[in-house]
Amino acid sequence: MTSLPKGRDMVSEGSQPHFSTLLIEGFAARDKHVPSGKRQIVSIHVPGDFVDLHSFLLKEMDHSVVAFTDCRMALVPHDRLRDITERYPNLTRLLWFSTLIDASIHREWLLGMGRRKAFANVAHLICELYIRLRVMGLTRDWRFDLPLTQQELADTTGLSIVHFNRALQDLRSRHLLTWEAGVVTITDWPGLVRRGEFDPDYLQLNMDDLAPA
Amino acid sequence: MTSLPKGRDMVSEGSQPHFSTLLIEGFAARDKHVPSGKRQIVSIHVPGDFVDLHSFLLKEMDHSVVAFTDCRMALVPHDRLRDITERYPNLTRLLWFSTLIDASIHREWLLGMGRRKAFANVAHLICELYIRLRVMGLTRDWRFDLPLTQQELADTTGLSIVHFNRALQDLRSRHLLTWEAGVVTITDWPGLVRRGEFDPDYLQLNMDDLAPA
DNA sequence: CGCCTTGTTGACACCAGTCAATTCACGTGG
DNA sequence: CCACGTGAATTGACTGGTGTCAACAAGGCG
Repeated sequence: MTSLPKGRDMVSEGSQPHFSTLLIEGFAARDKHVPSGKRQIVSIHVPGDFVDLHSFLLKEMDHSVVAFTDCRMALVPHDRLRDITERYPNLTRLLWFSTLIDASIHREWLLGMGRRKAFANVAHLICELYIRLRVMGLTRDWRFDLPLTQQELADTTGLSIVHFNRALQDLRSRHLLTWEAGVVTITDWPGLVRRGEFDPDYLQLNMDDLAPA
Repeated sequence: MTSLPKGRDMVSEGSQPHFSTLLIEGFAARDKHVPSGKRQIVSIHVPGDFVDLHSFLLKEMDHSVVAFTDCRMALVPHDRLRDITERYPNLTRLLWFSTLIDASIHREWLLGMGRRKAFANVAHLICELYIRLRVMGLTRDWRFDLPLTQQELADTTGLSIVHFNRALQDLRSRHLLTWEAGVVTITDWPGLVRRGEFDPDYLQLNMDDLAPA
């Protein structure tokens, strides 16, 4: 079990790590950059996520992983993963499955960035984070911690920070959610789902997991 | 070996196929839709691609796969894939690897849609297709078949068809490429790479594969 | 207290979407 | 052989969503 302070890179683009990282506590993200310096976050990770399992088979990281908050995580050596694939087919399929969910989320985000309006995409992201955190038992009623800045969420949705803020105002003015001091409270789930055109199928959850939060 | 005529669905969103499809000949794509009916293509497939290998482990398709041209493909029963994962760890890692490349391409597209200008993203897509087709031996000098309509490419890049056309005019007017009768000819590769901010690392190719086309 | 980060808002510019008309290639039937 | 219809590509005019620039407010922290 190791830990990493807020803001630091867990893994750097172009590196060739010899271990993969299971996030135990804290928030992290994977990001890529364009030559001009603009940043795009391609994935947000919550506790329980394997943030760079794919580095086990890809030669070189195509992006960085950065800690949004102080994080605790478990490092799994690639040798160990290789051993698992040699001896435990069930576990191997489970690990593979987890990278497939990542890809499914990527596809949903592609749809959102390409074909949804800004406010819808922001609402969709909040819905997704709520569901993912709830599965991990990290929500209290309709409330959850979201220790990210608006700049980071703008980089996630592909918006400018100003326009992200405007989209957020839209959701607030419709009384769909509040967001104060890093705590999001969803006040109208059906309304938020509608505004975000959210359908959780792509998360491949067993809806049985979604007993009362 | 089965075949499918142009325009038909290979796999439909929400279905639970019991086999996966290896594309042998033709072009295909995976697409998702928004309630309003707008379409986003999340991946384009060329011969040699396993178009829905992920359906082996995901319960339900989160998107459709559609044939852009008449296609020939090999169907691999999921039972057979499961057997492979039980008995052939090397092959299992190879299959897993191929789904990880898919995800890496998704991430690069996310970066493009979120942070690149339309013309750059179009240039980037042409670069990517050229490289992927060249690896499969489907280019002749700087030329390759691209039997897709501008509407389809617009749905890939998240643009309207009109704006996609304008971005294409930009590349043509700079003499970076020509595109006539479904055949693309790259006339200035370094220029196209520059305009598209293209760096092929994310495709995880062995550059040794890229001997003269 | 003063600086820094973050959030918020307004004004304006610009990139991209929409609507619509035109052209062109092609295929079909008279 | 030609008229016609269809789908695709192209272009112009206009609208509108989003980005940029800039200013200011609020809070945390040395």
